[in-house]
Amino acid sequence: MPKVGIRDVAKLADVSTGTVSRVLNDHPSVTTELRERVRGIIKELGYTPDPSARSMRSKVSRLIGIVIPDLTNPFFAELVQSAEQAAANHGYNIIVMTSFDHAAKEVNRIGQLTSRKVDGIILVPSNDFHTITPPKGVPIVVVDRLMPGYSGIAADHRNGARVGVEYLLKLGHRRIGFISGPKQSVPANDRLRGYLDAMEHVGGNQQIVGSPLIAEAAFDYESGRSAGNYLLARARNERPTAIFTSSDQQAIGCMRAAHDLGIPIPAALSIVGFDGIPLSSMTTPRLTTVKQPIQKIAAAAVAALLNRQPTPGADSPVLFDCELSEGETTSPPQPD
Amino acid sequence: MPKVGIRDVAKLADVSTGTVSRVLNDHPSVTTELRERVRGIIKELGYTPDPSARSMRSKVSRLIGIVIPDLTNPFFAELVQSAEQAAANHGYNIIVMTSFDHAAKEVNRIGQLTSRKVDGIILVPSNDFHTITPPKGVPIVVVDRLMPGYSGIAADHRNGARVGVEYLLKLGHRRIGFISGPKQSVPANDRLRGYLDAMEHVGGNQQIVGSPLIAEAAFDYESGRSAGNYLLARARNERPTAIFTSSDQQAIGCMRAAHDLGIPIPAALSIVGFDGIPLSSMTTPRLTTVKQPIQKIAAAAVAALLNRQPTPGADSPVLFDCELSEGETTSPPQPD
DNA sequence: TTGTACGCGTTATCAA
DNA sequence: TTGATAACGCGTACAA
Repeated sequence: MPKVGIRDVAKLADVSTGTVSRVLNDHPSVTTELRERVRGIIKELGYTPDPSARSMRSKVSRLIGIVIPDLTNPFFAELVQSAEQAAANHGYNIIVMTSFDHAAKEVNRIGQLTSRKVDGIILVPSNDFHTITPPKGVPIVVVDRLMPGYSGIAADHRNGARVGVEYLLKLGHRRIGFISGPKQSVPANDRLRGYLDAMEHVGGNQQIVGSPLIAEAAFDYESGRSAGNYLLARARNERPTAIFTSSDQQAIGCMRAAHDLGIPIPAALSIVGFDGIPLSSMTTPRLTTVKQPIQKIAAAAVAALLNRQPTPGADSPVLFDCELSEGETTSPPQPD
Repeated sequence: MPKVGIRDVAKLADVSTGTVSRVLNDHPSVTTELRERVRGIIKELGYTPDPSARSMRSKVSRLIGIVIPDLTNPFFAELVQSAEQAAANHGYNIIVMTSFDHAAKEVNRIGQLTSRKVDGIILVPSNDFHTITPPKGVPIVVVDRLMPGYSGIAADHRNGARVGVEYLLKLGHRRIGFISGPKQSVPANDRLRGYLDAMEHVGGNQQIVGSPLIAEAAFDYESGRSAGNYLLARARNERPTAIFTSSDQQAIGCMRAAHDLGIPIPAALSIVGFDGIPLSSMTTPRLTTVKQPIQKIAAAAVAALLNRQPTPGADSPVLFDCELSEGETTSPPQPD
């Protein structure tokens, strides 16, 4: 059985291939009646246009590439899933690639995507992103970890952190510890600034900066745990009554540290996470966290690529508000 | 600047386009010397072949589609990531799609992939898979949830469950509870059978089947929690001293149930999970679990698609062994 | 509004 | 081993 092509449709409908093509692409200059008939034949024959041939002529692949550091990270997984949804709504599909936070691999992936002539690339850059050479013809939008010179879309990490810390302040906490992300990370620094914003507003930051209320760590569970140990292993009236972390995984690690030290949560220690991954609602007790609007971010990224706006946010990234999700790891502080 | 095509390379190298094409595709019948020269020109001009044109002629897209129920599920996320790695090793890329366990959406996704002329499809079928019509020209390999009539690749769930339960038996447990997966799920039933295999071997199964040692549940956290409550809410000498669950998420939910009932783990209750997702090493205490060889499964799926073996496992699926990962949620039982 | 014919960039066939 | 050239399947000026 030879594959059915546009010619077969044309022949059976007794029209030219041009007309069939115009029907396919919803070109206005086709009689409604004729259009219907051709559509009928198309369905009857089960004809689907060959995407390669199509793409070759139209220079459009209806493919979007997305490069992330690690799909095992629930935040990125949800990002990819949301992007896939958004893309599908526009007839686009997604090619995923993992960079493992390795700059060389990342460059390689972007190169692959470029030569595949995808219509756009969504990139969550690796932490040592500076080595990246921007691809020539393909529009690229950077997500989450903003890079100067590219249009960027992300959550408003700074403001989100501020909101989270202010929530703790409102509960009555004053000695609020902070577990930061790695200092090369752009969003990590934004969150740190948000924490400082909120703390300065209350008490002046001279006791804060460089003080043992701040611990630097990677975003993962284990780092959160050891950072938590560092912050909590002191006399009760010196250790923080609350800790704001830079990721949910850190928060969970920190919960374990507290648990191991015999510090009850939230009675003697409040903890707030960041991200709002599904895992955050699976802990005991359920984690209070600052939730990123992942779906909005993904949808905006896809939209930016498809609209091909003239680099709208090359210097002014688009930020989306985070939202506080109240769990069971926060309560007013106990008196010392 | 007009894009550089194969003709430009040919002209500059003073050869025919045919030769350039042969160099590109590593066709053996080209002088080593000539091959080198052409390669030089290619690099000099920064030429990359147009994948659309290429695919149109060769009927090969170097694209593999993967359809999974839910990328938020860490197991599937790791599966996709592993598949991407394996595919990349062969010069292939991955298009991901989510079916949300919805048969209609699944059919639609498969249709999209088929008309995109991907070279193969990796499918984790939705639970009501029976409505699927097999695509015509595209080879498809079913993973994890095996379907009769398709070549399938999966972990040996039955044997894995048996190994997990035997581990508990060896520790001395006898009243071993089981939280199953949904009964429409193929792997869930396999795990149940593995559990029964091990239990029958020890004590005969008449007290087991249909007894309150088995609880049916979905694979998620919340279901695991309520199933755990069901199994544990009885007198100490009647409730199980160990519970084998069908997923890590169930196990974690079950841990919470035990915690809420004041049952210490592993002192008064041992728990074993299934899957070996990253999350399993992040709990307190760290979960003992039966780990699926996800990378092997993914690599095998990709290989099966690329080798286009003559439907090797249409009736005999390829199974990979699971491995017990010992954590801190298991210990010998306390006397009643 | 519809049909005709050419070209997109590559690979495969066949002849040299 | 290499070169010339015909497809591949579709979109689109241009003509009718």
